[in-house]
Amino acid sequence: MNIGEAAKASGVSAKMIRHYEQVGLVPPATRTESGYRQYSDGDIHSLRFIRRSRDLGFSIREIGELLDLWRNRRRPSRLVKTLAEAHISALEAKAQELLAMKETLEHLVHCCHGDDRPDCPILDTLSSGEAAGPTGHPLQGHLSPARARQAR
Amino acid sequence: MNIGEAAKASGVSAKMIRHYEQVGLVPPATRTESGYRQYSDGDIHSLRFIRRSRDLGFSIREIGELLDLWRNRRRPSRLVKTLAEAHISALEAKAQELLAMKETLEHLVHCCHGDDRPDCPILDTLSSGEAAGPTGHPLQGHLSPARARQAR
DNA sequence: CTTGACTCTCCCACCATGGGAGGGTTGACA
DNA sequence: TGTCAACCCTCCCATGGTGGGAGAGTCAAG
Repeated sequence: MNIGEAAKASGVSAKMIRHYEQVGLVPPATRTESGYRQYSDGDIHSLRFIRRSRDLGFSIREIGELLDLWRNRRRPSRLVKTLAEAHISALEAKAQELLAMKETLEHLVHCCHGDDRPDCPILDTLSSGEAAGPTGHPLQGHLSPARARQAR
Repeated sequence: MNIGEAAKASGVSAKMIRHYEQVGLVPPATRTESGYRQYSDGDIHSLRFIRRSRDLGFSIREIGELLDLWRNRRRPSRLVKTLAEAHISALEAKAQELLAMKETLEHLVHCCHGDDRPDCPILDTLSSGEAAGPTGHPLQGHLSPARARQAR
């Protein structure tokens, strides 16, 4: 199977298949005499595994670990579970971070007339950084954790 | 004020201040004879505005628009509100995407013993892509929207 | 006048993905 | 057999936001 067919069959673009090979996520494909990469059904299987893992938000590095575990028939499932749980925590943290931003912004939007007048509490808050209002939405409080993660 | 002091005062790193200047988010700073950038209180104010906007997840491009609106005293607040609402939608969508991944993964983790035995429904699902179980967590269903967004 | 702290510009790295240029290969059809 | 489209190859660049660091110049305090 050429790389284009492998791409269609696995759902991973040809570009990315080459990339995964380059970074060592998959072993170098065998080549025809003219240099074309050839893929077996087993290779397609691995690529699908990768795609599904990416779909769940795992990083390339994590997928490498998952692939190692997958290929090792004697792995303890504990290791897989631990990896998955760590990823769940990361997803949760990131989602909460986004929702915190959203909440802060929703509060600001709620306070903004949104008409032809220029007064705008949204801009005022971004400008001054004071508490967003009497309802307990100080901008600083919401933002610090966000920055801490973004600066990671 | 030199760039280091401006960084401390605004909460934006010197690196990023230079970067923002380079991409046109802030106008080129005035320079001393020896080429050092100089910042006024007004500049610091702008940088703080930028930092707070970043904290709320706005992109550089969006912050450019916010800055234009901020500097234009005759802007209709409607424009600001629209921008903010669009961003809220984006935050919400991204958060839901992450939470969908998390839910799928939680289901898989729930099914995994997590002991020394090698059987692992997590790997099995990543490998086969079949429905994750009888509780209505087909992997495909959860993943398609995720990929759609990631491929953006 | 030295020395340490600062600044300057450039380049590189991350992560995952896509675009495209420039050139070779394959296979179908006339 | 010639041609042509559709494929494949490698290599470079871009995205977005941020950091690291090298090599060189500047400033201020002692």
